[in-house]
Amino acid sequence: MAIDTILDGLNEQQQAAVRHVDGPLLVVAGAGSGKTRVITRRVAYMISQGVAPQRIVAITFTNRAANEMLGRVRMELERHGQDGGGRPLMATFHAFSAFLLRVYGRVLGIDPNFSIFDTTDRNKLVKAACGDAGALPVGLTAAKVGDRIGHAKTRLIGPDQLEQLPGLPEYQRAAIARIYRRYQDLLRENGGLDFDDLLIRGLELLENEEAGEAIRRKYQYLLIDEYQDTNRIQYHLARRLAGERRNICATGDPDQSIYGWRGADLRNILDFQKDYPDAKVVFLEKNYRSTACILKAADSVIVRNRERKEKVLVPVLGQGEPVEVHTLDDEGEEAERVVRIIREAKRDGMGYADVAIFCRVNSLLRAVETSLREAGIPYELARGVGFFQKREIRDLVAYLRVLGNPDDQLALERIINVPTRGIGQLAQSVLKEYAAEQSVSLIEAVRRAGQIERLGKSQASVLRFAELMGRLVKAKDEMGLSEFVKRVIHESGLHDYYQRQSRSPDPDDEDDRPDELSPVANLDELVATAQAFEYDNEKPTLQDFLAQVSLVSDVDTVKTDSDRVTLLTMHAAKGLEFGVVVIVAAEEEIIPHVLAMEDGVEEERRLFFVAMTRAKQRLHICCAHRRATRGSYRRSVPSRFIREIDPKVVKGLDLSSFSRPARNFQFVINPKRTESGTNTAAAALPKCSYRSGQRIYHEKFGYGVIEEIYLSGNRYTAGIRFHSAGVKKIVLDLAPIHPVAES
DNA sequence: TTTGCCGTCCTTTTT
DNA sequence: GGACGGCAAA
Repeated sequence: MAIDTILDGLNEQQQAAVRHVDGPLLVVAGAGSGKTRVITRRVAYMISQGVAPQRIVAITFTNRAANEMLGRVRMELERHGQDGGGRPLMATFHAFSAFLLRVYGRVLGIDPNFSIFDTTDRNKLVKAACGDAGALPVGLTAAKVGDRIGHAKTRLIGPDQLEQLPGLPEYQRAAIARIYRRYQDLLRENGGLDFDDLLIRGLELLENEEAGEAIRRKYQYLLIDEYQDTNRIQYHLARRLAGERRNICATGDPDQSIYGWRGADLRNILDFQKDYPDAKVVFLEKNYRSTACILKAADSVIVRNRERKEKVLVPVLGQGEPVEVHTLDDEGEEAERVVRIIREAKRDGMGYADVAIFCRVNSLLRAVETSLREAGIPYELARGVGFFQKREIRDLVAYLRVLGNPDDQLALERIINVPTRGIGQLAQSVLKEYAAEQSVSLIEAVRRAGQIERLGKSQASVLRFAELMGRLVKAKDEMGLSEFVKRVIHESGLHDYYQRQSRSPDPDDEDDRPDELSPVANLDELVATAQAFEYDNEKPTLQDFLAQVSLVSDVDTVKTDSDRVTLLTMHAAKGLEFGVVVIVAAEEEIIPHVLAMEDGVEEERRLFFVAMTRAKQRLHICCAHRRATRGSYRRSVPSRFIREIDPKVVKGLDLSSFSRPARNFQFVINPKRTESGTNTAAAALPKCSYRSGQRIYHEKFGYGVIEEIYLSGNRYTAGIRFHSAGVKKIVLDLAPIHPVAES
């Protein structure tokens, strides 16, 4: 076998990692040190040494990483003429667990048709649980309680323990524990597993003697990427899976641990050597990605972390250009600068795909998006509400879920009257009542609609719906997956329903983007996804398809190969690299984020470090003097992380403008807002710039003069004296735009 | 029963 | 500036 070519072009440490096949291995891989390359080569090497591909599982953090790695491994195998027999399994922890539970779950009493409940489903179910378990505690929302429960579950804390847990007011704890219990019951009744359950039950499966043994026999070599981001359950899963063979290879970098909020536990990687005292440990420290300047800059930030093992990144590339800091007036100017940076990169021979824009929160992406669209620059973004969150897609998936798992009441409730078919709130509660009285499932109540006289006028509608579902259930077994999905779209009436609703794009409406697909087109898109799934899988079952659909995230769908600028959150950026990186909104309270500060600043610093180290040649960091957040403007302060960068490698690091207070301001009045919260006073004012002393005209109050402008809380308020109506206070939407020259 | 409007509340990161 | 819930009108 061509071992030489497998080891080709690898440095000494990399080779050492690749050649280690049996027994525990820890690869501590700094940013840009060629980790993925090592993993893929190692898989190829293992196979060349006679390990059967299907005995290998590689666990990654995102589906994107899994797919990418699978692609690269296959390329590697082809290169060595070994692509004949089977392929390694590459998946996320969640996907892998879901897969195991489908196959072996019966041992734990889990029906293989279980539905996967995502965060939205979870919160809805929590809400239902609140109804059953007594109302929500004051000051909490279903989503917050859902978060609490999820938080507890990832840490293997049950309702009883949660009740004992300090930290929350007592009345809340008791209520949350009660809701938690009810929620778990509801999940069971729905035949559903949430994201946490997938891992918890997966672990139970491995702890089960019979199933655990079978699984360990099947998967004898384990690779886990991003080990620093594993949580406690995943840690136990990994250890159980590795079992006594202990063929476990963990790769990761403590400096890139950015998922503490999700339960990730740095101890997992730090203690690897305690768990496996004989583990081989390889440090990859040579950085092949970034210029020395960028590395220096990133290093000068990360060294501020106190809870850190000292580590160096040795540059291989040359000095490069200094990191550029841009201080702008507001996000509009920032956007212009971003456009300029992109054009410059383009001019210097790079493609759009070489450029990425990062920000801390999704909501900031939208501002950048708008300006790129206006500038005619093609872009690709992973946004919070992506394809699988769209209403029509969730509707369709709900149909599929009910058809695959009749117990999935949550999905059933979603679609029972979508498209509207005359089964309103009243009819639904009658059905639920009946189901409760007879202790049958909701779908059974639907089937028995003929016997439920109470339904009155709706009875016929419910009967029609029952027939529809009956027909579709039959269709499921009679045709291929994508064919079936198409059938569901049409027969359910979803197609016509969304066809009717769609309208042609309005060219006058700036927010109406023509590149946004219509709901009907999105439905078709899911059919295409099903077709691709059929193509990729030997036995394409509805359940596996639904699992895939439920477990993909928006980061997974970002394509970095088309010629587009990439817009990402810093979290989503992990594992990627770009020629030019622009970090926008590097301001206090954004990065580090206010809400993250209670857990300390170190994880935020690591996040910033991750963002910086994505850059190969150029790194730009932007911060603005003021920024619009949720409709009004705030002054901002440059992120402390900017000040932490070694000045020797930075250009434009003059932040003095931030300490100078502006004296005369211009303001935009938000037509929607006034002091009282009603729309009356400001509604008649055109949205444009104003400044104090300026005469204005107001439809209702007539002429007036802006008398004073002051800051109340985060908002600026203008006192305007109207000739007819005296002084009115109007909340302004905008803080200073430009200091106006005094004349 | 459905639709649309208005007011309220929130506001991190993701499998 | 958006999501969602409640409420009133069609």
